[in-house]
Amino acid sequence: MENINEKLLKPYDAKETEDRIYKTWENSGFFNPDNLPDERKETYTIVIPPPNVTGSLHMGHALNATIQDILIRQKRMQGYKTLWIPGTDHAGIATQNVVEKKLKKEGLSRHDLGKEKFIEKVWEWKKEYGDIILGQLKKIGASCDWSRTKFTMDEEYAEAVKTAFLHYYEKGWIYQGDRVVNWCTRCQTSLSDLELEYEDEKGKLWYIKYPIKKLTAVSDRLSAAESRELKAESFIIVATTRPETMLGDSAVAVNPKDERYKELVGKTVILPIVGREIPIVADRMIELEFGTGAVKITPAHDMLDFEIGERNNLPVYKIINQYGKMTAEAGNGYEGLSVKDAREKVVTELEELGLIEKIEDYDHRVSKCYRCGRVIEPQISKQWFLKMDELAKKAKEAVQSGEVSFRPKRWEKVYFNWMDNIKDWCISRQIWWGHKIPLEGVDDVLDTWFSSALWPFATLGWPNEESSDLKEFFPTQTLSTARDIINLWVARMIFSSYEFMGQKPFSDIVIHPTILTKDGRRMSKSLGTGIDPIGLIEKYGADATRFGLIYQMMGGQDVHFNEDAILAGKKFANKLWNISRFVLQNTDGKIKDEKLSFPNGDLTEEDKEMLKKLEDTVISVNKDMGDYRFGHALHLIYDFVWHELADKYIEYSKQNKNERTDKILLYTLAKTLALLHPFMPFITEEIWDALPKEKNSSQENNNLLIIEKWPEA
RNA sequence: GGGCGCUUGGCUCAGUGGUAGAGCGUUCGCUUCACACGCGAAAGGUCACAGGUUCGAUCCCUGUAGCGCCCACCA
Repeated sequence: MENINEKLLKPYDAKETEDRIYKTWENSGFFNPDNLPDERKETYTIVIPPPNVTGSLHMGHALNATIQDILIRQKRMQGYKTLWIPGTDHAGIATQNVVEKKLKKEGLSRHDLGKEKFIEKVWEWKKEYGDIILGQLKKIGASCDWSRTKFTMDEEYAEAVKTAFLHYYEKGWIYQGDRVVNWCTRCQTSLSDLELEYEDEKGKLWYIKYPIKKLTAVSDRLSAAESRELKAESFIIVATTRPETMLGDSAVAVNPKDERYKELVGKTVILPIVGREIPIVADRMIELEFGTGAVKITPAHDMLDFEIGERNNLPVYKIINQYGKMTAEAGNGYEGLSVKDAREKVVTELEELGLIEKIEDYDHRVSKCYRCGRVIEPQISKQWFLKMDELAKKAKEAVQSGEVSFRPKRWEKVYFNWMDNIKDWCISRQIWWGHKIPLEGVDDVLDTWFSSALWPFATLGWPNEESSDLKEFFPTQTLSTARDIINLWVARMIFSSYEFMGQKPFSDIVIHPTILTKDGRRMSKSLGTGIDPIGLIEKYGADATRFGLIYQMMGGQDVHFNEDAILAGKKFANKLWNISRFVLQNTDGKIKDEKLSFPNGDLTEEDKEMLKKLEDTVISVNKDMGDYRFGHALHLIYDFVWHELADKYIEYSKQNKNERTDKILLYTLAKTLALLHPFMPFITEEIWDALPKEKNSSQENNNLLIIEKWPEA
């Protein structure tokens, strides 16, 4: 160990210190629970939400990594056998897309390479970016057990995915069916509802007149007046935002309660342009208020229409293909046209036929692929589904009973809302990068979330029931994640865990705030509004960056990120460094190697006040951390260090310097370092190293702050 | 259509049923022997608006407005 004065005389150099301290921790082996001292029994486990291997970490990852590290470090100091499992996600469509983009720059498509070569390329990408991500987590100070790093396409992990699929399959919960799915014509795959993004667009609402078929056969026997009336043109008017889909219509639907159309239900309509005879049907799902109350039904290209089609046994005309082009079934020279061109042609023809009643401006929401942004083209296709009713039931009960709880609690509403309206999960994807569906003759891969759903136990060795990690560390305790994947991921982990493990995957779900720009906009690379956390670490240090992130995390659902907070963190680190210099320069040589015990004897009012404030802070910080209120806890520590310890007591001690104040300063500093360690691990460890303290054992490592006893209330 | 969150000094945000706080910024003064990444002092807010409960509300209740987010099969 360096001489105390020598070390602390130098100004604090975050960069040099952080790299060196991280190596010290890694060498100590304490990130791995198996190496922790004192034969710890009770475990505390966190599985990291695996970042996608699409690129580097963003601010949300940095915040989340910090939160998890705070939890793990505190629990480690509290004597738990702590395990934080790191890893990455193969992120099917997202990763396939970034690799395709990269190929495109070289003028290649994935089809040029072929499946096998392309997947090789994706693995190369994974290797590169997976390592970058793990390296970035280390920069942040994450104390993960790197020896247990997992990837969702590891060989053993693939075995878990296969086992899970076959389990469901044998139970009869996986079935194949024709369904209208959200189809991305660029990514060439189906997407779940959760994978859509919506955008308001200015569109039009076309009112189209569909001629009602005349009863020519019976008209002979009618009176002249009756005949005249029937021969007069009569129409039913439908409103639509997508006139081109009329080519695939197989009915017109109205609400059965709609008085306006009561007489027309059961009648036949001649579909313009196509000439097909289609029925007018009644269906309760039709809104009376929308448009004219009469709606055209295109079962092949609209989800609701598909359902109505099934209820009324309507035929399905597939008029748009997987690339967004019109099919032969669209007829009359439409084949091969884009949807947009087909729309123009349909409207022109209808106008010529005098069948457009009117056109209104209409703002509506279009769904887009969340990966590439292209407008979704609903398509009928064969897909694999997982039955959700029974799975959802258990998952819902787990949260209702409090066995699994959301923090803050209000987020359970988002969860329940989804569970209460659950639909079967479309688990097949028509892409190349992912887990292949383990059935003969099927080329589809599984939805990425199918594998992520197994994360808490597949990372611990499942399906190998004999895995010692699985026995020892499952179920885990805390899951920290972002609110936008509560249903996409969290809900699916919960039901998967009850299904395969027969118990909950974790107890607490911590939903952290979303990091927005200072003016409340979404951070995004494409908008140029993103901030790179690693850049901040280079500039201010990891401790300062962690401080700044947590300092702003005060319980709202968003954080308007302000870099000033990181600067404040850097200044705070500097303040702490100087406080330590003062304390140690004063006490060096006099209290060396003496135990840092609670100061006894005659205390002045100032001494008592100082120790009382310290105790109050310890109590409040413990309470806040138990409630996952890290921002608040950090504010308390900050205020204590700066305004009590430095502003008051250090100033007091300058006027009243003696052995007693020295002891109190040293005692207070030691407690403070321990309390602050989970938040700012590097600088606290560095200063701790310089403290005169009783050796715990002959082993150097056992004096690290990382395993020091946590200041309990 | 349902649900959620937010509205406090220039900016980003804490906070309490009883005369408003922090960080950053601003102004003034300090090279005081831990720290100029600092110290001392100062300016700056009718705590969105309107009612209600209360001896008393920024904090509790109701309503209104604005901002943001989530969910849902208005074609």
